[in-house]
Amino acid sequence: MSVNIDLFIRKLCARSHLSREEENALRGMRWGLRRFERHQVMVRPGQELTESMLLTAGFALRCKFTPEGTRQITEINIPGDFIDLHGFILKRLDHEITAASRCEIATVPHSELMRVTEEFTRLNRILWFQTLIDAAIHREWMLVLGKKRSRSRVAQLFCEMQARMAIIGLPSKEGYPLPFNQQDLADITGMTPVHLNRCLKELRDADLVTFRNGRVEFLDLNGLSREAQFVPEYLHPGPHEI
Amino acid sequence: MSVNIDLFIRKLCARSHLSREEENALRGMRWGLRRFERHQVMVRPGQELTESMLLTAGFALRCKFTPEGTRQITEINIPGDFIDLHGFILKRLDHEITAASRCEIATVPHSELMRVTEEFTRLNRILWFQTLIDAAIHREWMLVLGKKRSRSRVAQLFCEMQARMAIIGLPSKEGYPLPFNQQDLADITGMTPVHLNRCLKELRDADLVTFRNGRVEFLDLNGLSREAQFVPEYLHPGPHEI
DNA sequence: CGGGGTTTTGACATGGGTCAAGGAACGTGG
DNA sequence: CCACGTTCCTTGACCCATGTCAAAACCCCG
Repeated sequence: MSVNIDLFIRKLCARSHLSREEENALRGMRWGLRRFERHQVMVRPGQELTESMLLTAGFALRCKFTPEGTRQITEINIPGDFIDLHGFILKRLDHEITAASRCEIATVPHSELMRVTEEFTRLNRILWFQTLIDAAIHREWMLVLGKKRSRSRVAQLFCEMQARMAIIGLPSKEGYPLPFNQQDLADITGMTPVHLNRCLKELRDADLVTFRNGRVEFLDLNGLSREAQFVPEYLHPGPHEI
Repeated sequence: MSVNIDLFIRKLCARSHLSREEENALRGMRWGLRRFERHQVMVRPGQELTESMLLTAGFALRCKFTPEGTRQITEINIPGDFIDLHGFILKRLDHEITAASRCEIATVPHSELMRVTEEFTRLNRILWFQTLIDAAIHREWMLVLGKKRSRSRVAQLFCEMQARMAIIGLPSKEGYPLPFNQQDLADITGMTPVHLNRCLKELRDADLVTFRNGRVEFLDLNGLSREAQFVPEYLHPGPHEI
């Protein structure tokens, strides 16, 4: 079975037109295939990187730790995400990347990225753009963590993941898989698992959303979006001149 | 008086060697000069951008707002920062940029950035790297906002700004100017101004640091750094192969 | 000398944390 | 098919960090 970067291409095309040459250049890189089991560490902080990884199936988490060892999840990666594209430039990451479920990965050597971005400078900007969307999501979460109440933070998480699934064309209007436990959700939303559990109960009791067995099911997406005060522009969901 | 991008060049050189041609290419772009008064909005969210701004003197703030209008400051810009370099790629920002003090700005048209990055692809990566440091700072603040106590958040802020001043060679070991009021600091650290005031008092009473009249003065930088659990690696302060 | 924007302080309210116990779900081996 | 351990989820009781509201003090600047 071979490497399949279709979801990634689809994510790029959702924003910018890709010429046939550009698409071929991306597909023509020397991609490799790797698999990780749930909870396996994919990248360690500080580790020197010579290739980057594109998630083709499964979910991954980027985590930072305080010196005492408590964890903050700074990003959730879904299929189609180029999970350590920033490693191409940074060479070492300040955070860890872990498989949240069984993951299938397409790898590409940095030398290949170098070759293609030197030849296709517009592709270079398109890749840069992807890392800037990550940064925009980080900024949004600074707002969420700094200013919103716990219940809204959880609602925001569910809304954001829905929107991101929709961008790559995965079915998500009714619900979607989110293979995390409540400890994980707590480490994303900056609260304790106990309190997260109470927030989930409140959202469930308000007939907005349920989360069970690693699946989100919407009861009232509009209502949830209102609870979160979710404004999806930061995801740059629409087309974009580059 | 002409445009002076020395601090920016110094910031780049702190991380990577710049060849003479690369430095000349940067200096040779069609830079313009602009000034902003304190509290003036420099970039509005959604506004279409055709040039980018490099802060040569003064301080600027990037702010996001909730629908009710409360503000979270997502980034502090100091002299030498290319404050909307990401606008070169994104074209419209999801946040506002405001002058925190009187600011002096060097502007450069996106067409110039395009020309130079197409010719000098390594410069392209160096600029990309700068935006990735921003993202790393965002991630660190997700950790800070999600996991740290209020007093440590304030301590972290003071430590981070010290480290960033040091990178561009501004004197900062004893203290440094930080032209904000307590409301601003509260909007950075995700708390109310009243509580921020109490944190400042605690840090002062613990003989760690004082903040008065827009100036930080250290009494015990090591102690403060311990209080913050400050680990500066996320700033990528050292040299970096690109 | 007056007046805006700040900073400081006090009294009180509350969201979310902490600790602890029990319960459901699930896999494994007997 | 059941017994058991393990992991995760749920709930209760209590507590503390931080928010809220309000008043007073400060302080620069005109």
